[in-house]
Amino acid sequence: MKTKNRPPRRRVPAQDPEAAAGERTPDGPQQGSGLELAKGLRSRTVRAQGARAEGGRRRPGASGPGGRRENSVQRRLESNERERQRMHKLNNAFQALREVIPHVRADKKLSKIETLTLAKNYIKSLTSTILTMSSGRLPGLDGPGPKLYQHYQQQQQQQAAAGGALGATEPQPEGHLQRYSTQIHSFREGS
DNA sequence: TAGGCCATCTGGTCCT
DNA sequence: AGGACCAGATGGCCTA
Repeated sequence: MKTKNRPPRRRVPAQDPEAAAGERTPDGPQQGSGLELAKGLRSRTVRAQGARAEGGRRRPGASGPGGRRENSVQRRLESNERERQRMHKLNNAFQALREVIPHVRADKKLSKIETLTLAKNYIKSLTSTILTMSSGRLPGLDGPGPKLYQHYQQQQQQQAAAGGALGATEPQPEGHLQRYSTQIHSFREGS
């Protein structure tokens, strides 16, 4: 099953980790993130916390004196906000990567795993193309071609050795373009 | 309805 | 000590 182009979803960060499953508020207009933006809102994730509190982990500061508990709650909120920002940065990086990888279905957003896999094989195909061209133009003479090619071959051998130990199978350099091309088409077909 | 993908929360660990 | 990083858990959204 494939995820088609869907609008980006936004969630409101939880304002109060102590808020359990009791109060439910439908999603309002959601923009950005952060404690200030989340003021007065309850999110789906808060509901998740409530559900989790039943049989999952203990929430921080669930016991103990009030002052320490408030401190703990505040630290948790700040930590959550930092984690959200970190994930947003990561997602921005994924988006930037998507935009530089040529793929057939421009209307379909690549998933994260597709993005990484396609990027890896795209890089490999470009590398082998460059090496092929440079070694062809400089047959055995001085210049970067032969050295580059030797270096690349060494890398391939090392990766094959490491991958062999892990049971992975890496294609030969000349197979990268083929693999990349195949992947593009499989993504296009939505398989 | 099942399965894929995702956002978020959370606690543990590592790093500065 | 505090922040970054990571992985597990959970629930929502979407498509086939």
